[in-house]
Amino acid sequence: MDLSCTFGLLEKEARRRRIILNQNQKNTLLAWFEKNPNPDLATRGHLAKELGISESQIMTWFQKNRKIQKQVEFECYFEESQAPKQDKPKVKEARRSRTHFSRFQTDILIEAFEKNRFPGIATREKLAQRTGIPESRIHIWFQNRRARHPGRKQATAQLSQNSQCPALKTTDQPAPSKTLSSRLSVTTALSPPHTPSGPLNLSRGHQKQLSRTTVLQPSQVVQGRGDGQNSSVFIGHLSPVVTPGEEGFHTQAPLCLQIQERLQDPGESSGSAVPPLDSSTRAPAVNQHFRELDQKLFTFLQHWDEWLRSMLAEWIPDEKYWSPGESELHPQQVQLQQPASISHQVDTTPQQ
DNA sequence: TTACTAACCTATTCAACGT
DNA sequence: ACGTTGAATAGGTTAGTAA
Repeated sequence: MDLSCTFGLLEKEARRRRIILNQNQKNTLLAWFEKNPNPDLATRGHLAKELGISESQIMTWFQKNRKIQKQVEFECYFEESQAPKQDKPKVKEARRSRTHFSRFQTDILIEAFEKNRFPGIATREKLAQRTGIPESRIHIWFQNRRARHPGRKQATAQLSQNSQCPALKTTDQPAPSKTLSSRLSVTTALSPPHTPSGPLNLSRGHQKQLSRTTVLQPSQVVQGRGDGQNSSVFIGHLSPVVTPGEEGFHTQAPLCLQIQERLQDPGESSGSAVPPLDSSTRAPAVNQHFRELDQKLFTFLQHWDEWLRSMLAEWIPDEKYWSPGESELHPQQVQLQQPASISHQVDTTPQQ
């Protein structure tokens, strides 16, 4: 069993291959949508056959369009200050008849669920073959199962969407978006405002990305993007960061220590990656403000590292892989540099 | 690089069915 | 009546693709 299998988050299983609907297909769907935005099973089946795509894809398309329609109606409501159009009287559409799974089928699904709660399309199709259940039903089965069997291990290992680490909440927005956008530069999000890359770049793209971001997802810290674009930003707040340079790896002082040093001696930066406070160009009150921000950042990073260690301790009982020893790298660091070897090494995770 | 959007997620609700 | 669980929905995010 490799690490990705253990955590179910280092490497996501592939999604269903994305299909692109052609104009003809779209026109047909739109025509049906205008007639009835909530088609019943028979209609969806008919459309699936006619358009040569699966019934679940038809359903997804209708879901998406209902969403769009609602949004449009909402906007019209405010623009025209008119009451939204009266909905057509809802005709009760026939539901798909309840699927009855045999004991054999259920056993196979449960077994698969225990191995992986988030099976990709390949796994679902294999399960469909093994059980004779349509893939779309398997997908639904896993959704229902996840909802009804949260499971502690999952809650921690997956670092469930509602983050359990209070220190990670970066804002108190009421409806936290569930994940840190993978596109967001965390350097930007975490940087004190006086750094050159502070959160001031509010070009359209950035605005869009920032608006989505409220909670840092530790799962994504470990997962990273696999392309090294933002991965290193997360690691080593308290621990030395080893980064590959032109002349081999070199060690950088931990971000936390840099901030701590700066807090103690704001005038000195001594090659730190974190710029010093600039007393010549900033009023004392402003510097005081930045010191406070530094203090908050420092506290945040401390919580972050403590929490991350506790999670790693739980995930990987063999301490040598994560404890801040003399020479060992943190697993994240190892993974960033040697993805193949670590997944092999860390195969000591307790089996279920 | 950006916009679009299919695929996917969780949370919630409805409803069939067995007890 | 109640619990279990498949099906459906809303509203959100992720990630592939075309422009």
